[in-house]
Amino acid sequence: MENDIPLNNNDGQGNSLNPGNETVHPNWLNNMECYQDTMENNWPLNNNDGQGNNSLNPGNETGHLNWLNSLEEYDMDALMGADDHVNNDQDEDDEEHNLQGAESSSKRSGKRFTAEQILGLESLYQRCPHPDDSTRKDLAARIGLDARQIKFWFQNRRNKVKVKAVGDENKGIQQENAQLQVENMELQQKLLCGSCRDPNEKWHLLNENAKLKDTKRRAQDYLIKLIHVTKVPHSETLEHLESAALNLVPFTDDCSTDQDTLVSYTERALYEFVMLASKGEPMWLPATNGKILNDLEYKDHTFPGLLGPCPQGFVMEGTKGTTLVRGNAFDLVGLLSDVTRWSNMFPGIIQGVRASNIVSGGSFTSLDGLIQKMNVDLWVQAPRAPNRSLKFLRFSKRIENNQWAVVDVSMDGIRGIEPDGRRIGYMSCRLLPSGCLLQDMSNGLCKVTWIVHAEYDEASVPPLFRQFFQSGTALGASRWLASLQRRCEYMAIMHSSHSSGAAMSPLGRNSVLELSQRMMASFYTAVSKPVAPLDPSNIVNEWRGICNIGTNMFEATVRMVLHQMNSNMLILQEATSDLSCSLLVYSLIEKNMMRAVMDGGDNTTAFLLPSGFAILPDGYVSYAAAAGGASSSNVPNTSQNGSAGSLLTAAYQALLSSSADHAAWTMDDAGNRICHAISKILAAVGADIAIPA
DNA sequence: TTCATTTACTATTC
DNA sequence: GAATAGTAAATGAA
Repeated sequence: MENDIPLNNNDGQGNSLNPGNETVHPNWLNNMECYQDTMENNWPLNNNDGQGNNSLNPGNETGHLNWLNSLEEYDMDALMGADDHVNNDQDEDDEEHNLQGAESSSKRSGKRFTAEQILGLESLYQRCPHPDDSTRKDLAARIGLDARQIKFWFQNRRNKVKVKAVGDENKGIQQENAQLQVENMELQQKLLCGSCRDPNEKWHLLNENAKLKDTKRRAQDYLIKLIHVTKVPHSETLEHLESAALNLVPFTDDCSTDQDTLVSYTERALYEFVMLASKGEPMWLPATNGKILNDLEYKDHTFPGLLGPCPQGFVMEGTKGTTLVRGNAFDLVGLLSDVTRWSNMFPGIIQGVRASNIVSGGSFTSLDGLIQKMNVDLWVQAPRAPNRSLKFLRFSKRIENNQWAVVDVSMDGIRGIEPDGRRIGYMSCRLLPSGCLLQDMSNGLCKVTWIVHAEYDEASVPPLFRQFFQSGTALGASRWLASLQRRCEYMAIMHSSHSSGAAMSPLGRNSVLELSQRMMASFYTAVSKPVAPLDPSNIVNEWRGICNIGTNMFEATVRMVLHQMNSNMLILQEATSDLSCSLLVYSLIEKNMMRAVMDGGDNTTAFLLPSGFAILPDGYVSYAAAAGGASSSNVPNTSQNGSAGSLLTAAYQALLSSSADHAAWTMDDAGNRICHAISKILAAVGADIAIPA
């Protein structure tokens, strides 16, 4: 027993529980509780009688008696004797407050029970918290206490258990309460973020909600139409599908659309655009010039899409690129929203703006939320490549403090064909949500993410140029970005106060730059306007050749040089090259005129007749690059010989003499010069020639 | 009689 | 030695 119950334990303060001590240390009481299980296992009162009868069955009166009998077996008399001995000193000190005396009249004894007494009380309590009167009397007699004391002790003991249970319960409730308070605070913070702190987040959620509702509606409509299609004769199926696609297009040509529908439509376009801009692989697959849209992945995410399914015979072109340019997002949005400045910004891409008007004004200096209707033609520097005619809505929107989006989306789908019929050399095209995302950086630069996502009639594109367009090389994101970057550098130079050299003032430098811009614009017109199919008998108004040569593009460079021809004439030359296009353009100019321009004089009177070369990648990729990319329906193909090539356009312009003979000679001479130049280029790169029929 | 509460007192901690 | 915790006993309501 001494080994199992800490009766002899010393508490470290001299209060050991040996019979020499008169009181029970509270810590010892705690230890008593801790050792309760030990007591139950080792205290012989708890013993089973070996016949399946627990002698201490709770609530069993006989059990109590058995327990008392067992207690007797453990020499309680000896214990009491020892206890008497324990209390001897106390008794001597204060006889009238003798705790053990059954006749104590004092309300308070001031004494505590001995360890043995508490042991007996505790053991009985474990088995029977509510002993009857006789049991209490028996126990009282055994351990030398009054029956009334036993009653009080049990009363206090039960209360103690209850208080402890209540305390434990309170602790649990308090913990739960603390946890709920933490959760509550977190929820409140989230609520604040959504409703008060960040209005953009609220706008995003509302927009997403509207988009999801609309997607559901459109999907249901489309499914109904598909079900209907399956019920009509086969000959009508294609017509029905086209009709269904047309019906999904939100606007008619007259654009008589109410403002709410217009805003809702452009916001859905913005949502799709932002979604595409924020996605990486597998939505966008790596390509030589940025990223190419994974058609399958796109359809998985957006089916049936804002404009409905891709019309039959149309192919999809989707490209994305990112670059850093000088300037800030707000200024760039201003440039992109101003039709004149925008078209001047991309002279190599924009042939012209046929019509534009604001259909919904914006706020925040009229840019945020501005919606414009645009009707434009795009071109590439290859006369036999078809130009692109587009009608679309341009939506400018501030997304965050330092982030803007300018989104273009066709408003009339495949009805972009001119009312007077399809123009020669122009492709039918519709623009899915495209445009650019502009984000201010901390270093004075602006991060621009550009997306071009279009569907066009493949039949309107000659086979030689199909990969050129579908890869995005012709009018994809990389071309827009390269032009934007060049234009931003150009504007930075124009606004710089530094002189480019000792011989030229900033005023003169800017005047020369403007002159060069005019020359380039003239060259673009010369080499980019679509022409009728090549007619050998007509080759005298046309000194153009298209060659497929093997070469690689260079990093973007822009330079202009002046060559002295003779005492009266100079050659103004601009060479520019980036991943999307390389140009070498030159023009004769009178020496005196050039000097006047360099001195800051008027450049608009200078006569320019530029000639030069335009070299564009053909859109194919080499075997090595193709093998590295993931599979997709619109990943660039390799060319027949397995290597990437370029499209070369050479243009030569000269004034003809009024003399017919001399004019013929001039043409022959020019033709020879062109052919000679092309031959030398082909020889230099060891390329095969493929002149289109 | 029990339970909840209070009172008086002791032991421990700082 | 004051503050605090624990214990034995008392009180009053149910």
